[in-house]
Amino acid sequence: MTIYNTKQRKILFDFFSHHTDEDFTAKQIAEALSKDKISTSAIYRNLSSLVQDGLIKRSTIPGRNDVYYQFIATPECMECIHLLCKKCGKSFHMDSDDSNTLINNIEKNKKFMIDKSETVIYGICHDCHDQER
Amino acid sequence: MTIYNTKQRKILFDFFSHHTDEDFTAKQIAEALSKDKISTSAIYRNLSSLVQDGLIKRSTIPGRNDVYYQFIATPECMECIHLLCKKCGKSFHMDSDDSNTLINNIEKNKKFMIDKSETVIYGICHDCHDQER
DNA sequence: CTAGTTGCAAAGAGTTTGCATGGCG
DNA sequence: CGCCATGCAAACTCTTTGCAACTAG
Repeated sequence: MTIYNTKQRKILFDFFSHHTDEDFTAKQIAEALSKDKISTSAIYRNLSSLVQDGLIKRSTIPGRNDVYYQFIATPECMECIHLLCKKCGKSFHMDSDDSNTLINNIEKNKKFMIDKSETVIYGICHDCHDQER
Repeated sequence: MTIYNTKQRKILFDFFSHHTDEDFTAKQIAEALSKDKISTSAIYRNLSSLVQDGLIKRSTIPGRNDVYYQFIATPECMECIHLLCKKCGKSFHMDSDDSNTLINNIEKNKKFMIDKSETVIYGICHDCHDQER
């Protein structure tokens, strides 16, 4: 995978670790880091390698073409189902109890094995829902 | 929305109604319908309008760039959470009991309102899991 | 008839790749 | 020093759009 710890990779990783709760598109990242003069290709290549290394997560929103990248704060983060707010883009972790209930039910009733790391549940978070009124 | 029921729209709709369990990319659809000589733009325009009309559903797979389209067999189909097999591409409906349990738990513990129609749970279906051994 | 739809080709957006140069270890 | 990563530009893929011709109602 990754072998050298280059300046560009550090900048990217640093950016993510300071924005642990949000999802970003490659474009947003490029804009945020424009002062650092990282080439687009370096961004894409590092995003891919960070995803492969399990340090960030890649997700998509149905109904949109955008691809979002998000920091994986802890190793368990890779192993839990994420809730993504369609409004503000913030993501949350599903409680492990709820997650287990879901997985057990589906496995029992449908004999379907859920892939926790790839599944993203979409909706509206508490804060955004409050603001909507 | 749609006003005319054109030949192209009929062909597209017909294709979907004969493949109710599978997801297709625009490319796969174009190939499948190549004998019917539908232009790419007509495919994209009709896909969008069918999605808007709630007759087909659009979804994406995290970790991939592809956009998938799938037939909505019944109106309830729009209102239930889908399970999508990463291996064969078939999709299933989550039992409404399981779905309600999930929604209630999340709403209670996280105060997060799930959007059923946009949420897709990824994993491996029973048949594919059996074949893997 | 006449307004929505098609087909084509061109334009866009997002992402990937080849290659010479640069920099990490 | 050797190899990997970068930067740039070109190439690619997927999707959208403008416009004249066509067609459903």
